[in-house]
Amino acid sequence: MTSARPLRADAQRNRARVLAAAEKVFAERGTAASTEEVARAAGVGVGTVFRHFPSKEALLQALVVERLARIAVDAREHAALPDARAAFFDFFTSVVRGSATKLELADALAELGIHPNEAVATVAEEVTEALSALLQQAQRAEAVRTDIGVSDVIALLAGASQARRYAPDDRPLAVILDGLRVPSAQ
Amino acid sequence: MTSARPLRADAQRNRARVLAAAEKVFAERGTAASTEEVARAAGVGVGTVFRHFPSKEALLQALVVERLARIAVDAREHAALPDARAAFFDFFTSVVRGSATKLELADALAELGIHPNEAVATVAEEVTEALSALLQQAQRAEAVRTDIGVSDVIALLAGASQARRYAPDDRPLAVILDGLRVPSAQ
Amino acid sequence: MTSARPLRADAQRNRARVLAAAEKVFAERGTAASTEEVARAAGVGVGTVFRHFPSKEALLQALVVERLARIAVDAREHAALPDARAAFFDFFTSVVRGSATKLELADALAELGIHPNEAVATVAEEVTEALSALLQQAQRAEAVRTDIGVSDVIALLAGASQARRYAPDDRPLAVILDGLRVPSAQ
Amino acid sequence: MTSARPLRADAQRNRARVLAAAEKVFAERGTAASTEEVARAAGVGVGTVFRHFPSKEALLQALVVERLARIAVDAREHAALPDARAAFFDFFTSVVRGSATKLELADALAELGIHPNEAVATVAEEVTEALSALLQQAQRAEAVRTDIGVSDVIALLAGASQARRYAPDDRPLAVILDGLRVPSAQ
DNA sequence: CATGAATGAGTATTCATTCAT
DNA sequence: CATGAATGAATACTCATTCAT
Repeated sequence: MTSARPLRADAQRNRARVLAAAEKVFAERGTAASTEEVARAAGVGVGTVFRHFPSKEALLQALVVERLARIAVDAREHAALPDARAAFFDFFTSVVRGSATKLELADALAELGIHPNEAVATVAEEVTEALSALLQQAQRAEAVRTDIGVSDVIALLAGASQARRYAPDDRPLAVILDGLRVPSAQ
Repeated sequence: MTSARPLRADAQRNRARVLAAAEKVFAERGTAASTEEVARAAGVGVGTVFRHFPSKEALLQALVVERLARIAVDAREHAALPDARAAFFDFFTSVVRGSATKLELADALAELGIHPNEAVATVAEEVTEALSALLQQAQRAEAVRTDIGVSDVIALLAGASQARRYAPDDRPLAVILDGLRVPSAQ
Repeated sequence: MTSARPLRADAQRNRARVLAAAEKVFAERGTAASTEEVARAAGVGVGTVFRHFPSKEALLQALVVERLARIAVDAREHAALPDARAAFFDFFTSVVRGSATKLELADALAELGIHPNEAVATVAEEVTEALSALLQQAQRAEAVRTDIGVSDVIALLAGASQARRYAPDDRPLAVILDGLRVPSAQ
Repeated sequence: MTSARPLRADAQRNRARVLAAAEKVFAERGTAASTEEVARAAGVGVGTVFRHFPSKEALLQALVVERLARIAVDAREHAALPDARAAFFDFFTSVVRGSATKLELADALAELGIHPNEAVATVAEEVTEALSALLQQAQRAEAVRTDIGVSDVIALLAGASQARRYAPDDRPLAVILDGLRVPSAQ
């Protein structure tokens, strides 16, 4: 996921620990938290963090990539389900619910349009593709209104995740899901 | 000899210039932008910024208060309109559209539940009250679904504003507005 | 005391108020206290402080001059007393006791050797002269040991004042006074 | 993974260099001298100063602790000498003479009663104890007057050190030492 | 490879001093 | 003359990044 070296087992483990620690620390104290703090949370020295991620920005991007990659997988899995309607809405719900505890999806998605980093661009495309399939199936099944596209769904995913910060229950999400349905298909 | 003097005319003007510059700078470069930069944009020295706002946090809060105050006024004005349905949806739309150019509403609204600052708490209450009236009127007019409350509307305002960052057109907003309507009242 | 202008009555009063406030503020919070604070304590604007004393250093020096001037007067008055022994020891005691509440004499005297300011140099000379008379009389009266000079007395005044900061009673002072007496003249 | 590691050799050396540089700089230009200047004098970056001493105050305290620790050692060593009289007076003299070149003892001793810092409190106690032994031995040997206690000796040490700033010879010291002797024991 | 000490540019904040009101 | 707002240099402290151990 970085380049081509196989990476020794312990190095691989350290990379994962740093990533996990970073997610936790940045989620709890914001992305302004220091690299030192991430290192401490991971139980390694700062040097190790910088060995795996050449800069703080790279670390942040790796986090985004990881998140998006999971979303892409999730989208693909849902796209393979028989019920297109349920597939779409379940996917949407799971992404929004999942974003609550982690580094805000909003921030993660924000990177999409801001930093044209190769790795990020790649997963972004994967997400877009998988989501596109999912959306089109649902639209074809007349489960989702046809006047919106993938970018709108992404925007709404970000919006719904953000809404969750203010009202951590499912009502705002329900409103958005209802707005997405085909009018007649109540 | 201190307290709440009316503030000299030029001081008043500088305060406003700083506030405007801060809004612009923080919106463009994020709240991590330096105070120095805000001062430069306002055409004053750093000292002046700190004379008006004793800390960067105070400046940020002043910005939030200003934004929320405008929203409260907007809500009150709309609540006075005869058509309760249009009043609610126009208000929602205007807030979301207005937040695009300014410091993200999301960040502003975020303060609502986070910083127990007196001034912020006061406007927050004003917003809540005005919005409550607006919402209830719309619900009584059967224009807005009745299973949501003020806090949900606030969350959705934040969400819709956030969505706008990813898709700057009106489609995500339209989806949310549709989700808010009374199902049968399409 | 500045140059030659007679200074209007209210200006004169302001000058005195600033000086008094400065003494209090600097004594309580150290000479690092801000000019703003001095102005506030004096009930005037900063501008007024700077009108009377062109710089913070000038204000500090004026304070020293005032202090030393009082000491010089005190010395002269004591030198005029009939009992040379009592005159010297009473003077020493009064200076040391008096320094406790005010801006440390030590700091005031410190300026003596550091900033060759004309006004300071003048009073310093006055102090030296008056003290010289007082000392010589006491030495002639065999009340004070003859192996010390004026500069030693000044040093001991500073030392005794400093000692008072650690043990605010009269014992350290008594020790020093005893050390100053003519051995046989216990 | 943190706490009391022995500190790498070079780190240890840097810590000492910073401490030495700070002593010199603060003695020469006052404690208002900037940390930047201390760093420059030590030949390290500012960051290094702050890595070893988290704040300027901590640096100052470390200096005081160091100074007091040396005094405590000195006191203990003298207390072990056979001639109680010489022990006391030699100690007093050596402390006062030693304080001249270094950061004023007065400032160091000032910390004794002012900052409730644990490290400082600890050495302060050590100094007090060692000094107490030294003083009592001298008093039992009828070399020092019995109407004074440890706190008076500390005050006089501070006073004598301060006096040295005005008259850098030994006369003020001699006066104080004479004042400390048992009257009949001239 | 991992560690954490060193670096120094960058940031918020203070304060003496000036000057328009 | 008095006022206090404006100024900007100065300072303590932080943090991403580098590199000797």
